[in-house]
Amino acid sequence: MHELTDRDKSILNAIIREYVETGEPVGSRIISRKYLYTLSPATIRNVMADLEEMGLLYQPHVSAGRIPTPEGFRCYLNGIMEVRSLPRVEKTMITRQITRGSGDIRDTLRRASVVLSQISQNASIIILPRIDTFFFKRVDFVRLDENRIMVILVSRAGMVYNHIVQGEDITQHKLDRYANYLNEAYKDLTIHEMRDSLMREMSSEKASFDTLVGQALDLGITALKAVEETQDIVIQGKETVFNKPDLADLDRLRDIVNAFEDKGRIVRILNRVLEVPGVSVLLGEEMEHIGMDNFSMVASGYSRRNIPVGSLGVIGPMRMDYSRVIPLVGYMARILSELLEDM
Amino acid sequence: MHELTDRDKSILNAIIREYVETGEPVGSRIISRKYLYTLSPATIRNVMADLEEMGLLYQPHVSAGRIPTPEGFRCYLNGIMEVRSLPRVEKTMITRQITRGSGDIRDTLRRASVVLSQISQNASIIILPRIDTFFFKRVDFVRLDENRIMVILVSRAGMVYNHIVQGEDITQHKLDRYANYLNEAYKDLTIHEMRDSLMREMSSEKASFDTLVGQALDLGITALKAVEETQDIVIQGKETVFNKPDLADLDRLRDIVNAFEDKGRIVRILNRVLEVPGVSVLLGEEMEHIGMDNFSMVASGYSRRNIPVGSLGVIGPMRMDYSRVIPLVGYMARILSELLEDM
DNA sequence: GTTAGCAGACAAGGCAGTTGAGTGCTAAGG
DNA sequence: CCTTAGCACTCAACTGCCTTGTCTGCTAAC
Repeated sequence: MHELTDRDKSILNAIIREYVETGEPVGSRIISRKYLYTLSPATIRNVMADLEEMGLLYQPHVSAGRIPTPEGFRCYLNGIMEVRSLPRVEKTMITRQITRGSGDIRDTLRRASVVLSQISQNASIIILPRIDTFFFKRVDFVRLDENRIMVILVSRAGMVYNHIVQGEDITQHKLDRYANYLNEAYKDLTIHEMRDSLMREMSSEKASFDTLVGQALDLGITALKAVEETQDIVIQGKETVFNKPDLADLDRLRDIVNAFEDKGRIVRILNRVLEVPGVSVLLGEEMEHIGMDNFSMVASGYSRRNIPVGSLGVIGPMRMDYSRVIPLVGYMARILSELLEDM
Repeated sequence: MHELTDRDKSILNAIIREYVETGEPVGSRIISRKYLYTLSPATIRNVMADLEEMGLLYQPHVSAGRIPTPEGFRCYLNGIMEVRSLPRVEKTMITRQITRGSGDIRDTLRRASVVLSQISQNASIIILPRIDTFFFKRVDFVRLDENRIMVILVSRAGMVYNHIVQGEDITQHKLDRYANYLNEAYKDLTIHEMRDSLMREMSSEKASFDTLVGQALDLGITALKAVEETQDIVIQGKETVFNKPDLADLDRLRDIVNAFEDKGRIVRILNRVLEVPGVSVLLGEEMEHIGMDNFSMVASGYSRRNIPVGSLGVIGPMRMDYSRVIPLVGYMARILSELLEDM
């Protein structure tokens, strides 16, 4: 397979731009008239035939125009597309929405998700940081009844996690002392570090399980184990996607609705993005996996102190205006990372 | 308009049962053959014409069978339908699922919702009790930074509510003392009562705003105000509805998807059910309100110690098997009420 | 009051013809 | 050698027409 010539590229570019706008198969004439009037339709047809052979375009049927394949989009993304910078209006819109409100981090991220969806006109997804990536602020144990203890964990950023532990009966007074001990002893660690530290100390302290410290450690470990499994996710603006003309087919609409319901899959795919620096675009097979053929996702991890803690993305039909959405997602990831920096 | 004769009723009954089963307009012949073979189709046609005149049936077009109108269903529900009792299997299924798990009430209600949806083969909705209907167990104040204090409220049943309050800088030590005071002073009240009590005491204590008690009261009131606005809702099994053949029309499917997204409306309509004793069935205009024409909702409030605290329901196409779903919803409401009794 | 029979309505499905958009190929022109 | 005009061909989508099957309303007879 040859490299693409400049002319090939400009034609592919035009086709994709037209397709993104209309959603219809695009023919040679329109390209000639609307984009590249120095070239005749016939010439463009020849190039199109080449591009099709390379697998970048396809025809839904022989007498129709061409539609870019996932490979076509991929190729467009890798070099042809020119990324616009994010308009000032949108930047201010983002910062305003994010800095509003009470400072509850779940709330902030929910608002971020709303903005992301509004600007991109697609659905947006944010995976919240797992609480164990945050700094430990405080733990509380509350005795609910003879065999249930509630553990409440607060991070410095104001994220709360609570969990009920089944166990033996311990008086509230003792529980308070355990909590006090942990609160003093594990200041300024992340919750993850705290857990490691607890484990270490536990094994060295093993003999003295009956001491206050030993029991506090035990309860702390039980509580933190449960933390690891929870993963919170926010999806906003599904309806913008459902209402797009792309889903004019009943079964496809059903598929997409169902795919959104099954959050686990989306989380899994977003988690893979976490480690990749910068903005990733997932399309083609990667999306078919989760039952969303012809859809794509623009996603990025965000981090605190350069450690990735969560990810966010925009999901919509493959014909998305990537030149707008990519910088949007990138900017949002940066802003959130900055926001988390000092938490 | 006359009363319905027994024969009218049995014909309406047959039409509704047939329609619930097939979803298609039902003609006179089928009724004659399958349900009431002592009557000829012609006779049934005559009765059907009468029922149509009364507004209980309608024809989608002149040469089609009849479909029950919302009024037809209403009429069926008020006297014709015979409510079956809930099969033993389903009862045990419900209790097993509900008594499983950690005892976290949110979790329990989520599982209840899943069961409700599975058995009814429709979407289910549960509005969680507002936390202020629960018994106060404990409050905690955590100083996050100079101007943010986190309030954590725990109910005796193990429901947690947290909220960030913006305010002046108070040391953690003082906050602990405030919390201790409140925890001691307001034992064994519901959170709602606690709030009233705080207010009363506040106005009598007005002068001494600088005292520990005064400040504790102030913080408590601020925190409890925010509680009032939150309303938690769980929806499960939307996909069972989306996949029903009733939604063979693209626009209708879109409408329903959108209606589910807009939870506020559903909450509002469910809240109206709260005060009504027993199981209510909403159909017709009440559902059109929330963009769900041709759908209906079987709902019931549930209570603790005879005070209604939340509601639950099943949403699906109007052609629902009410004789199964109504006892199901009723049973579930009773079980949840019992469960809450001792919390 | 009930029923048989008949005419009329109409959605749904199959079929043929038309239209229009778009292609591939070929041969001529720069 | 690249580009382009022209032409034949393909095919989806639309249209109108016809047939079929179902169901009704009406009327006259039982």
